[in-house]
Formats: sequence, structure tokens, C-alpha cells
Amino acid sequence: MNSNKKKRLEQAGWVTGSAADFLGLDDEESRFIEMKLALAAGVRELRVKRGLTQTALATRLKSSQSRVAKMEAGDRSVSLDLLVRSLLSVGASSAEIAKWIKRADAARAA
Amino acid sequence: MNSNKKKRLEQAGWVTGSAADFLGLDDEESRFIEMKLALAAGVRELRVKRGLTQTALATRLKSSQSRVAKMEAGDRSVSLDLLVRSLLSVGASSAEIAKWIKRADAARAA
DNA sequence: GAAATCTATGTCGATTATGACATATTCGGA
DNA sequence: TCCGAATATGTCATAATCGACATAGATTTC
Repeated sequence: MNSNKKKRLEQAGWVTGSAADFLGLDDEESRFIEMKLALAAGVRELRVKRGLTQTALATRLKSSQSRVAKMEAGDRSVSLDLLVRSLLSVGASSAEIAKWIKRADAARAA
Repeated sequence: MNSNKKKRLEQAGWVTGSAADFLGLDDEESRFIEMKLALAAGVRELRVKRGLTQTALATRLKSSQSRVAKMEAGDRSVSLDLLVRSLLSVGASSAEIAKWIKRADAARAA
């Protein structure tokens, strides 16, 4: 396939590469999940470090203890939004959040 | 207020500090929003760099052009989840995502 | 080892984000 | 300027996530 055609197809939204590109979708999904798990671990780590219970954090977030528990457990039903809000709520800096995100890749390499 | 009582109240979820602590919620919200805007800018930057149209990216995401447009416009209705999935989809590394998140703080400082 | 506190898990109605679609607007090349 | 492609904006039904609640299990404290 020539480069122009490839580019045109890609602009139309088609994946034109190898099987690895198809698997790429799964790979992206897996990276996304690892990222969420890393942030979930971060929430627990910082919450405990701050001496807060799940209930206390939940109140700060105007959420509930069960949601915090699910969050820390990496439950599928928990959004990235809530994870990041939680990290900000327990005092994480952007740099710390960034660090956990990078850590997600390390987990994948293992 | 003595330290023990303060700690007990905090574990129950009460904010015991100054007005700044109350404002802290707004501050966290503002940091969160800045973060989303920074990632939105990242999506556009990488998408254009890859020579993809909004429609092409939408197809990769199994989403729609209008949602990509809203995403890049920083629309309130767009989740962090979709932003991050988009960044992964246009080939952003975790390190790059982390960089944009840190950049959000710089925007706030300005 | 009982009581009290904390955490995990399941469920549910309400809320919010979603893709899809229609359509308006902007932009770039002939 | 005109035309087609790209992008922006509004709406909607559906799907995903939400807080709340009940309750089980784990952990700590006395």
C-alpha cells in the first residue's frame, strides 16, 4: 500500500497497519486499565498516609464509603474523573498524579 | 480546637480548617478543570500532528466527530476517561500524558 | 471475645456522559 | 468567489456512572 493511500484511509478512520495495530486497541485498553489501577493505588496510599477513613474521604468528595471502596479496589464502575478528583482531594499534586500515571507503564513492563 | 478532636472530626469527614479549606474545594475543582483543558489541548495537538481529522480520530475511538470537537473545546460534558483514551489512541505515551497534567499547574500559576 | 470501627460487595433509582444525527459555521484550495 | 472538507454546536435516547443503602466481613480496641 502506498503512503498516500494509507494516509487517506487513516484520515477516514481506518486502521491500515498490521495485526499489531488491530491488537493496538486492546493494548490501549490495557494501558488505560493499568493507569486506573495505578491511580487507585495512589488514592489508597495517600488516604492512609493522611489518616483518613474511606468514610471521611467520601464525605469530602460528597460521595459514599462504598464508592471509595470500589474506587480503591479498581472497580470497573469507577471513572477516571472520580479517581483524579479523589487524588486532588487527598492533597496530591499534579506532579504526584503524573508520577502514578508513569508508574502504570512500569507495571505493564513487568 | 485540640488536635485529637480535630483528627476525630476529620475522620468523620468534616472540614475543620479555615475558610481557605472550604475554598479548597473550589480550588480542587479549578485544578481539575485546568487538567482537563490541558489534556484537551494535548488531544488536538497530537491529532493534528498525526494528520488525522476529527472524524478519523472519532472512528478509532468508536465515537463521533461531534464528540471529538466537544472534547477539544473542553466541553463540560466530556469525561477525563474519554480524554485519556483519546490521547492513548493518538499515540501519547504515559510520560506525555503526565507532562500535560503537569502543564496544567503551570497554566494555573499564570 | 465482644463491641466498635473500618472496609468490601451487591443492588438500585437518579444523574451524567455517550454516540448519533442534523445542521451551522469555518476554512482552504481552485 | 465558490465548493468541498473540516470543525462547531445543539439535541436526544441510551448507556455508564453516580450516591445511597443494606449488609457481610475484617480489623482494632478494650
